[in-house]
Amino acid sequence: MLKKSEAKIIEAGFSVFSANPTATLADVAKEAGVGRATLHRHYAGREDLMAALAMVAMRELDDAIEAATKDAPSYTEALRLSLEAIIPLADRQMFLANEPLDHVPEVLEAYTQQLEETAEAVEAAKEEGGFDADVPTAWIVQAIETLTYAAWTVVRDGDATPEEATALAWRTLQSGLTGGAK
Amino acid sequence: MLKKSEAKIIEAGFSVFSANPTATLADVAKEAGVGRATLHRHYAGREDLMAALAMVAMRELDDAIEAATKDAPSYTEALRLSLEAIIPLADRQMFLANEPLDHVPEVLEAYTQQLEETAEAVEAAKEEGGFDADVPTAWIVQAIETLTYAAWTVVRDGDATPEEATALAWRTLQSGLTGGAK
DNA sequence: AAAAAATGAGACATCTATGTCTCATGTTGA
DNA sequence: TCAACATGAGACATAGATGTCTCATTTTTT
Repeated sequence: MLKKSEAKIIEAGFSVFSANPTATLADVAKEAGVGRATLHRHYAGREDLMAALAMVAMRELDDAIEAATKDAPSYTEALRLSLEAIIPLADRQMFLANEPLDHVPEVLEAYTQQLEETAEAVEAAKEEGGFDADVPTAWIVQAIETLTYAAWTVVRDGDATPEEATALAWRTLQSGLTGGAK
Repeated sequence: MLKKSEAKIIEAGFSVFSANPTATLADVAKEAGVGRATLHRHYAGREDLMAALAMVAMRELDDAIEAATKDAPSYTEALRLSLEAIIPLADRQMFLANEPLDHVPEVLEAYTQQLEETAEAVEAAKEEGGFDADVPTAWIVQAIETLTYAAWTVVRDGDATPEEATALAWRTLQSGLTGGAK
């Protein structure tokens, strides 16, 4: 469980780094309403803070997906619901995608596990007929990730509502964008 | 036309920044076999160098697309050929995607124009029946971009050849990944 | 060959983010 | 209430990247 100051710092981190990925630790401390020294007391440096943010982010993702897919009637539908559930979180987390976190074993392990879980869900969906079994799972996972990113960007740019973007991404994934597909 | 030193610096920039986006200007100068002062004589600072790299990258993209689509029988096929042509360039250019270049009007304008050209190509493909006219062009453009990125990543990770990745990305875009689609 | 231009190497100053430390103040819990 | 603990503010030191300048040397041009 996070202490009071830690919670404020983490929240400020999401907010500040989302607006500016190269923001200073001083910026984060200020936004958190906390002294710079206090930030250092809880997180040794930038890397530690980023790693902590990543761990929180992944937990948030896990929770959101868990909640969204609780009553899913199928693995395929669960993947669609997951995609939908992720969009609202993307705004505060997307900056982490461009951070070099490979050096932190804890983060790397958690990330790898999340990818594996997605891969397993895709495999299960394949067996249901939700995806073509001849298409490599690695590609489907990658396509899901990048189309989620695409959905987030169009929402961010005001070109679509989260619902519209989710629908477009899912349609693309399932049946493509050729005329006639539905 | 680029002078001798400039060409070496630009090439080193692509190489060094691809490997490490936070590399130093000193690193670039060293890789270019050029003095640090010389680099500064041609490019005032990091931003200038990045902007120059971006301009070169976009010209390379333009040229590659131009060459690849010269004899394309349709706008739709031209888009597929473009996607294929971009993959080999992605390795050296992808780092630019995470650089904040919005502040350089020249770059911003060129980038905007490239997006517009893609949008026009998509509109034309729509009229051919290559894409569903009911799907927003903005989404199709975004989907093309992100699936191109996805294709690059699987190639980079050794999970597919460029040809395989291109085929998967194009299939996804056209008919999705549901079983039965071809 | 002579003049002009470009370069390399290095010294130098600067700036900024970072990390550490201290001490007075405030907060919490026993 | 009192003691243990956390915090804020600021001073301080450091490290790394950046930008500038000089001067001898090399390269290019005329």
